[in-house]
Amino acid sequence: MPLTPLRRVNLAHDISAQLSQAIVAGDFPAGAVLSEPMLAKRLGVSRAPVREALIELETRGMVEFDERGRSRVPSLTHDDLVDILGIRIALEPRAASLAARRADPLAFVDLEHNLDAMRAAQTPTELARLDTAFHSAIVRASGSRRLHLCWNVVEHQVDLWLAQMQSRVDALCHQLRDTTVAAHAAMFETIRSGDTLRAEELARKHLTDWLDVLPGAPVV
Amino acid sequence: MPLTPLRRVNLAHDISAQLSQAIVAGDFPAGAVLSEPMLAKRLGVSRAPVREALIELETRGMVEFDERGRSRVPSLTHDDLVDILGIRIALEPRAASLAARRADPLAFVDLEHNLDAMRAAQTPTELARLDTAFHSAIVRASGSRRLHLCWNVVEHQVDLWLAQMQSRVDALCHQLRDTTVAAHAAMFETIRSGDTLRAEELARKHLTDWLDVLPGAPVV
DNA sequence: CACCGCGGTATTGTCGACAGTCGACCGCAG
DNA sequence: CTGCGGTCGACTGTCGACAATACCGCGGTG
Repeated sequence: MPLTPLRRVNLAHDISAQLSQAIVAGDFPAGAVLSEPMLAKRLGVSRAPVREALIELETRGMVEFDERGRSRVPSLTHDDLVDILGIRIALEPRAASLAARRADPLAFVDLEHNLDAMRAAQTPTELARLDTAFHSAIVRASGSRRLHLCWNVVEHQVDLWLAQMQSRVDALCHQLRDTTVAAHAAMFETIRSGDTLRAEELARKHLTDWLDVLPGAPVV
Repeated sequence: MPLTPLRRVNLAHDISAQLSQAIVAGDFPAGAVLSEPMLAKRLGVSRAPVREALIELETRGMVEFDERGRSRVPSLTHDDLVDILGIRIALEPRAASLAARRADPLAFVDLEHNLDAMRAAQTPTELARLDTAFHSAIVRASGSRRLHLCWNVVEHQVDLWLAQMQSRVDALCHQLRDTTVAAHAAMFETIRSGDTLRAEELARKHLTDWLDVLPGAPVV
């Protein structure tokens, strides 16, 4: 073993991750107030790390601060989803292009594992999680820390929207499963081949295709 | 007057703004450690709001946390600048397009004032500040809160880079002043006319032009 | 019955304090 | 002189406490 410890703990970071997960899991419905004492009590910690976690989540759009400083779970509308996808259409082609140029073997492993997992996935929830994870992996593969910071803003927004629109999700996911896997596989191959332009175009098309599935006004 | 004096104070927010300004002003050189007790002492507050401000600045890329939790001013290389501009090329055309569609009169006032101020500006520092402010105003004019969150990641990065590369800045700014004003004016007119496609294209071109001025490898 | 004032309650923003940890420095042995 | 251990100081992460404030329900009043 390389014997490589280790990371001084940071409760705020763990809390942030756990809260984020709880929110997309639907534990806190849209509009719910996340009071600091309540969270601190449930988590068995003091308010300080909870506050820090909430601040981080605010920059990721997972919670909103109202005029009184209380944090709430934002309630997403259809327009919000369109807005989110519009941003992803701006960011992800760039990420795919950079990833193709960078060609990091470790990132390729991640992407390949994700593809395998998605082919084996059963539940729509699992599929949605893996879909988001695949796109996250591409952003990480880009190697740009700042692009990743931007990506954080939209990373879990679609999951949050899915949690709040639980009705239609399952049918949609099932319907799209095979096309999604195919699109991801194509993106992976293209990125691995180093074709930056085509990677960019595939990423854009993958997202606009998804957008077309939704009813409502066009994005661009 | 709508008579709306409110907003319970939030030291963290003020500290964040002040620190951000101090960093781009060069008060803290690249790599400098921003220790919480030091900042708290200088600002006359306790460490709590300082910590929160630092967390916010971290998500904006204005400070970085090292493995021991200390916050440092990141030192930007040429590659970083290219990375930043690549992200802006992804984000800003989208913002311009949305702004053109939204056509918010209040935002137009902001943009126009900025143009006037830039035409009257004298010092390169002032020019750089107004340039960033103009692009910020377009992002705000897009009406997308999430796009603004993404924009926060890159908003002051160019200013920071300028602060760290102080040598060449002045010449560059002076050289580019008139073209910048002209480009901004064209963008403003296009956005006001509601031509989303052209607004998008102008925003992209304005940034890629700037990129071309710099030496080094291409972005795409 | 409708309306207003008022106290209780809950929550935020801020503060000071403490433990754990890490680097810097110094003295000492080899 | 060099390498080592011990000590000191500084900093971070976390905690509990306090003041200020806004909300909620209740009782009093016109």
